[in-house]
Amino acid sequence: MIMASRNIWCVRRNFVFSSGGWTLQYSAERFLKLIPFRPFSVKCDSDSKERTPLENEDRLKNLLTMGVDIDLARRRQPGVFNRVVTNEQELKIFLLSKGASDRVIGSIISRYPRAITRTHESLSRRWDLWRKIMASDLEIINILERSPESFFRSNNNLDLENKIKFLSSVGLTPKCLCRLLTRAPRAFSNSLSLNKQMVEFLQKTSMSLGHKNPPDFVRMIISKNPSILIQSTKRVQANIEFLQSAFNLDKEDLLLLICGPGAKILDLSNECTKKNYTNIKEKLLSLGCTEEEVQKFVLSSLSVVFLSEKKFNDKIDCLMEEKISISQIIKNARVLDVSLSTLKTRMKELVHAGYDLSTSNIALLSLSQKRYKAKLRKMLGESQGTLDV
DNA sequence: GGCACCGGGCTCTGCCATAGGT
DNA sequence: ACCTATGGCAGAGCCCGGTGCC
Repeated sequence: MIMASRNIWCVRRNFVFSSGGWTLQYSAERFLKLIPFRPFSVKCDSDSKERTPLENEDRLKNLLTMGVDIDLARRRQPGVFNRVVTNEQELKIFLLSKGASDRVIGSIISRYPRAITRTHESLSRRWDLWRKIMASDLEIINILERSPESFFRSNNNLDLENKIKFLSSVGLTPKCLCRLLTRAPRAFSNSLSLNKQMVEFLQKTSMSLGHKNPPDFVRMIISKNPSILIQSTKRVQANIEFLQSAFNLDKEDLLLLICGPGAKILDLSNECTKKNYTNIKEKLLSLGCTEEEVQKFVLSSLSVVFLSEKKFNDKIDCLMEEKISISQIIKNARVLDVSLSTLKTRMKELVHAGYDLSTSNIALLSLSQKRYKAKLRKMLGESQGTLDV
């Protein structure tokens, strides 16, 4: 208490006498209101003139002991370091009480320094709102560790509350909301109006494509692909147009595609979609496929559009090195789902086991690990008696 | 039991730009 | 002038197993 009043006195002095070293961002009233809660953050030094105020040194010490990467944090949000008051200790205590480790706390502040400007009340309220969606504190900590920005970027708890109400009113189930918060936490820090925009956009799209139940369509798209809510409508629109024009689809087929395998494609960055598709087309045409075959292939296995130029080409080349023909590949497009390293390992093992990939079924390459191992074991058992794989 | 077909699970942050507030 | 809140962008896969048919 003595410390606190001493601090207040010093602050007053600094308010009156400070020159040059400080940037005052708060009214005196607002500032003083904050003092009793922040004994660690404010200290006075009547001698300080040109040099950094002492509370800044204290803050840096605090942050360093918390394992914060100061350089990184300063680069990310320099403004935080010019503030008179920050609440790093309070934040630490709060997060510890929710089960976060010291390491995670340090990492969170390093990556999103503005976190230390939030008050306990605001954090607590926000946490409770997140807990309405998530079953445990630990799950929230996991999200924060992945994406601190999503939790801390906005301080508008009322907007968050309304967002949750809005998304529920759209018909998203608690389970779906949970998936949304886990997979696209940014949706909950973007504004309510931005979320509404996307929902309205999806409704309009479904109506223009002749969907009979737009609310159903919206629910379905979001539950299938939660991250659509963190894309811009411009991006989603461009991808829908791409699908429509690249494959010359009528409304009904386009709708089927968007509701099914195309749902994920809507997230792709626009240049990326076109670039990857162009690459696939060029590569397959150069290997003797017809335009029609290429279209059919891509349409039947849209996930290949996710593959970067290098990944796609490397996989094709790698398969063809084992004398697998391009027609085998496009008939078994699933093999392109498999990672390059798995492909290589399996091809080596299969060849070693005497399996001729150029004439046999290459679907083996894309089996699940369990099924593949069983298959290989059996093959080896047949050819070499009993042998463990 | 073996196979083909298919849907779905995990998972998407970190940065920059800028309007608007103080 | 400076900071905060927010929008928006680039980047770019892999794996599992249920089910129904033979």
